[in-house]
Amino acid sequence: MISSIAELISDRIGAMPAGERRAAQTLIANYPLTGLKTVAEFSAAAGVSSPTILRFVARLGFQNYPEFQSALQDELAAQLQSPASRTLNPDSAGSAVSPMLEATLDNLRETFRHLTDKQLADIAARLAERRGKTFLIGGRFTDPLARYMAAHLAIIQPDVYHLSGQESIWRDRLIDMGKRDVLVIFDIRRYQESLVRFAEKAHHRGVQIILFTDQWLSPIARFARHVIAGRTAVPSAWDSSAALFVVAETLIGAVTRQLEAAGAKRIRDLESLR
Amino acid sequence: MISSIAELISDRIGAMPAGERRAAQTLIANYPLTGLKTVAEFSAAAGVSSPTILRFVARLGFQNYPEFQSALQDELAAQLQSPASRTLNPDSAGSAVSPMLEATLDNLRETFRHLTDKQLADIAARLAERRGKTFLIGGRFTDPLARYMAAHLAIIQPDVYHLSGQESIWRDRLIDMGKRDVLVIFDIRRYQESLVRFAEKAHHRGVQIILFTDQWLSPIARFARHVIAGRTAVPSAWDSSAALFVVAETLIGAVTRQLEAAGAKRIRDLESLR
DNA sequence: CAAAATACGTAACATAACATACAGCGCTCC
DNA sequence: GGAGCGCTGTATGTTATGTTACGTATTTTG
Repeated sequence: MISSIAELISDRIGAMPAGERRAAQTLIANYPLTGLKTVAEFSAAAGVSSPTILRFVARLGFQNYPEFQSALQDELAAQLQSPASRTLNPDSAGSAVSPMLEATLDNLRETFRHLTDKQLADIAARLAERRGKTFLIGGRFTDPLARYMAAHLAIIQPDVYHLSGQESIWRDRLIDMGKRDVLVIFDIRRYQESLVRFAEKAHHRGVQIILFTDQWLSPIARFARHVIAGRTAVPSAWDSSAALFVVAETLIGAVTRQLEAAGAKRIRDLESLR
Repeated sequence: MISSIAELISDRIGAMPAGERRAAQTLIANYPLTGLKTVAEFSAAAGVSSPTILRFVARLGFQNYPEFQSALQDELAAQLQSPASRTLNPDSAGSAVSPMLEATLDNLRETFRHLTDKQLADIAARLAERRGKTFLIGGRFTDPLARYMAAHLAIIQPDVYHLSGQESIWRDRLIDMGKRDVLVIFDIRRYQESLVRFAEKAHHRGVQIILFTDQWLSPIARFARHVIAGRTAVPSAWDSSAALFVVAETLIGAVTRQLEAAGAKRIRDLESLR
């Protein structure tokens, strides 16, 4: 059963030629606004010709373009009148994606509920004060999060390093680390032995550790100065890192704000290097 | 200070002649839909003549009717993109982290609202059918997402490769790619020239491209078989990849489910390798 | 009460929007 | 490798939309 035009499109998008598919994707990308504009504007936005738009509309079963627009408007009217339906596809209850998304949203809310502003502010302050270097590392599945955070932090301040490659490589870099430095570690179940060893050694050298982990806390928490515990449970065989990802982004944002003055200059300098 | 056209109208409705006032009331009554229709329909709905509508629009300060409609559309676009989510976490008002988190939650909801089950199922099916190889690559900030997805996919199926290192390196790997293969690309603003070139070449070799991008669509959309447009706007200097991250996780989940039978054996084999 | 000014609608016009015919191109399937 | 089919864009035609001019009705003011 198809109720909205958006569904209709994604139902038939598979059976469309390339040009019409581009039209469909452009429309879905910011639905339904593109469809309310003129054919010429629509075609320009999609990068195809006007007839392709009209053929696309015809394929959806509309007699002509105005009829298509009227349908979009009717849909919009219904949506605007019942604000409750704006939250999510109301009919997507019981759908396949819904449980995953719902679980993730719950995880986010729960994670941030246990996270005070002060905690985040403290950590951000620690990351922003540039007395020493910042190292980041993660486990098998969480290392991409470390990379992501490193990529952003490296833009607004110097001396940010992601530890990659084999264990022996980053173990050797311990020699560069001291009590002025910060080590950000991502570690969720199953906790990695190698990371625990690394954290312990770094801790003994006086490095301040900021740990991103799950709600059961990696053993590294024992050595960490700051611990962020994210919810990871989703209806799936593996754990979700989405909550930790969002916390990481939030921290990046906070650090950016704190370094705004210094950071702005740095970003300008970076731009001029291209 | 007047921000919306609705305010503008109620501000000046007192100084309007009878006919224009009827036009104003009709528009406000089901705002902004009537204003998106044609002058003739608007005038019929208000029970006045077309020129009255045009005079009404002119009195609001617009040069002509299309300009007025564009303004309404822009307003609508802004509204649709950031659904007022204040209602959700009522107790977190005034908190420092709140704006970031709220924006992220909005982005998630909006992203999935434009994403149907069928789309996701199609993409998951394509990723799960193992006719060829799967390659993943991302841009400056999104490459970690590609790595994350690669790490998970590689567990449940063979022939999953993340393309890392310098451009010349992955460019050379094009030689291994053919029409049975899938290329997953992450690219958000600012879109990377090198990725576009790479995508184009891969496309010409017949590789099926799955693109993760933002709502403004990377130019790669032109070559992509499937496009996932995530919302990236957050109150910050940079863009958020959280929505794309969650979509990636959702896809991983869907692929896992589809490969459950084959995957379970593979996971057992992996375990025994440790 | 009269006269002027303002507002409103009818009708004709110009413009730009949608629709269609056609030709070139690429693709697939023999 | 060749023939056929299907998709796409250019160019042209046609519709209908927005716009303007003008005459009539209505209200306001002296």
